Amino acid sequence: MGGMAAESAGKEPRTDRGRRTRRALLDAAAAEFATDGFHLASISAITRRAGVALGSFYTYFDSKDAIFRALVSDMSEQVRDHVAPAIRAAPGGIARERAGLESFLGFVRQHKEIYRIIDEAEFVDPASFRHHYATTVDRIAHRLEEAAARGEVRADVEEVHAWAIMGMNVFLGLRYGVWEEDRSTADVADVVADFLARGLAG
Amino acid sequence: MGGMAAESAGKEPRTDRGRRTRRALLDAAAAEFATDGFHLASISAITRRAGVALGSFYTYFDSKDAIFRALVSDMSEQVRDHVAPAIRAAPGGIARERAGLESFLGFVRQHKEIYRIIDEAEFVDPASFRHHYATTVDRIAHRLEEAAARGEVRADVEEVHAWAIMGMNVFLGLRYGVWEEDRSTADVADVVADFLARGLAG
Amino acid sequence: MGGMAAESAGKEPRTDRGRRTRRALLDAAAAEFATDGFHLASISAITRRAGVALGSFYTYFDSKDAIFRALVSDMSEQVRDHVAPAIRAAPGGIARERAGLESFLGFVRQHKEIYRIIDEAEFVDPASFRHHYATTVDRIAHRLEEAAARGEVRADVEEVHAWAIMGMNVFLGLRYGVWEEDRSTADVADVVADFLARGLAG
Amino acid sequence: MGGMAAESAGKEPRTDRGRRTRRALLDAAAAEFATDGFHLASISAITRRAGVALGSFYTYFDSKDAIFRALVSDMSEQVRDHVAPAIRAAPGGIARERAGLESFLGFVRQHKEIYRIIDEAEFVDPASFRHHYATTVDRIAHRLEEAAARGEVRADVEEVHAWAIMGMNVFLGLRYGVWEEDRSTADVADVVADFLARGLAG
DNA sequence: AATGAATGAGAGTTCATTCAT
DNA sequence: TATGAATGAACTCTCATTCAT
Repeated sequence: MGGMAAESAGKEPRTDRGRRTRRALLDAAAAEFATDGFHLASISAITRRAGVALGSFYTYFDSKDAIFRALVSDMSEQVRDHVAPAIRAAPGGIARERAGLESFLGFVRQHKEIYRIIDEAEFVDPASFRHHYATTVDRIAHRLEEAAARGEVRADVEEVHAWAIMGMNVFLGLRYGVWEEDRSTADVADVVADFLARGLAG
Repeated sequence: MGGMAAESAGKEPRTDRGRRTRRALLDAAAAEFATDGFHLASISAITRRAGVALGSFYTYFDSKDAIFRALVSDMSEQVRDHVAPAIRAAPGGIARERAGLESFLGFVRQHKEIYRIIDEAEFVDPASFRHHYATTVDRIAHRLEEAAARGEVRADVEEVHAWAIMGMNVFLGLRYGVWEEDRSTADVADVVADFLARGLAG
Repeated sequence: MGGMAAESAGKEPRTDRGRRTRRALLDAAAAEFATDGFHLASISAITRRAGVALGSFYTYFDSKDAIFRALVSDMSEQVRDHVAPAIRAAPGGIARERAGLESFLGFVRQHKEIYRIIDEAEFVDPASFRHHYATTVDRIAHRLEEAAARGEVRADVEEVHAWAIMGMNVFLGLRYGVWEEDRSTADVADVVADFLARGLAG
Repeated sequence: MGGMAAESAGKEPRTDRGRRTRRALLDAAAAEFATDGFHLASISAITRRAGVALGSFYTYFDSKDAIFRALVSDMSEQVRDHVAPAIRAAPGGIARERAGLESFLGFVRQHKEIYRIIDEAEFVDPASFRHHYATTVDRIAHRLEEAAARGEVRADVEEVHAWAIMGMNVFLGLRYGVWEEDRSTADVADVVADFLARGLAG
């Protein structure tokens, strides 16, 4: 989930006022894209929500695509920054995957818009969509290898397991994070941890 | 991946010529939506590809939304009809999940457009998007309950496991069905079956 | 002044109604471009004048540039078609140049917009601008060579004379055709013919 | 090519720094207008090229139109100042016209942008366009009258001849000054002088 | 049942000009 | 005098939908 979009040249604000305006536009865009999706969201709706004039949009972004990419990059970084410390704090092996999932569920509940934005990237900016999931899987696979090396999980863990785990996490986030909150995050994480512990036992 | 309401799918043709035209429009729409996504695909591109006049579109469908819904319904039914027999033919328990995944991977490789179409439903027709995944999970959960009743898997299987399995399947389909075919479907299904067998052992 | 713009594909009207609409747009565009120039003339003003909806413009032309090129081509052909018979009817030598100028002055008085449209091509479509003048000069040079071969003018006529004659004609058209009509076309043509006769005498 | 009203040319700078900034803006504008034409050239491109802030433009010019008029005036004066001494140095009659043309061709080769700027005035500021050519013709006509009075050319020279000569010069400048330099200025001027000498012989 | 011209609301984007600092 | 952010009207172009034939 790394930042993939280089900022377009000559659009960086040079004053404080400029930085405030740019931030307001990004926040407004997140809200509009989440509600309406990329194509239905209009720049004029974004600027209206941000409280700036239509033309001011182009002081900070080259196009509708550009602000979308900036946003995907923004959100990717936010998830990673939220989840990473929880994982590091866990002792190792399955505990790390459990911590990652629980932390992810917590993040999703506070940022329900993330699904619509990342998913829409599949259509608006396929490269960043693939990159987002590819790096996420890489991190999972890396952790599994380390755990295997320490004998905490079976030695034959491989890429298929990493994709399976990511898929689980994404859909559990959708179901128990975005759609309904009828189970606690700890509860869901416990069930999965138990499942993983057996499935990956050495 | 359940079928949407059939009555909303358009105006039923009365003649053979009409049925051919309607089918041509659906096929053209599948191709256009897969390539460009819902919003970028235009009715005129669909009719051009189908080889009919622009105005004829409205003889068969009420709107762009309507043909999209008809298409999602179409594809949902196709997957189900492809996967269901494979599952029924499997002896039971984990073997059924294995058969379902392998069959699904095979279908996806021949219908790579399915991801873009179903995913876009999240934005175009959220109800059908939720319905699609909800019914899929229901079927998985139902099979798990039966397997538990027969003592083939642990007794405490529950909804969380069903969502986890669906998430795995969806992302494995994306990775090993759509993006790359560097592993055989049997191979991927074996890894997952082994993983499930341990994770869900009684 | 040859037709230089190939018609864009798929925009040719297929019905009579379509042909009428296309013609109305071309006429309206000639009027608007003459009054306001290319950049100030707006497509909405053109369609308003033509009495059709804004969107109908794009049924017949791909862009503002496209209708402009179609128009330059149209006008180039009109001048040529108007002037050519007058020249052919003249006995030869200087008489042909005299007939060409007089006929040109007559045309210009009825199509004062031609100057603004051809001149603006320098900015909008430089290739057609150069082509317009290059072919005009070619025709003059060709006539001079023939006249020289027949001994009607001096043997050393050359390209410089052709450019000089075209320049004269263009500016006399501007002054005595577009700006003011205080001299008869015959009168102006007589003065020039006498001047040429001496200047090019064998 | 007469000077426009000086007072409309902008706000006179009071300091040296101001004068330098104003000059930089004029030079940048000449380059931008020549490349893109009036409407496509933007104030922000001009200020960027001049190396000053966008807002500073309005310290020196009231509008985009204003700087354009200042520029036309500037260029008109430059041509006149370049050509006039060459004409004065010539002995009289046809020699003066020859000197005027050769000097003009030389100027044009070093200032190819002059055509695009003066020609565009037809659309941006028609008054200055007419004024430019009217005064040029006046000077030619005046010289012809003097030459006639001295018996150097025929007695019946008149306005039509003056317009013809100006037209010749303008197009010869375009062809042998701007578009290609495949003939020396002296060569072209010689051909024309010979042509004029005969055409206007007393 | 089929055609394709017509419609017009609405989109993204540009840019001359203003203004607070 | 210089800066650059802010403004908003105006533009070109798209396209789902309607309708006369």
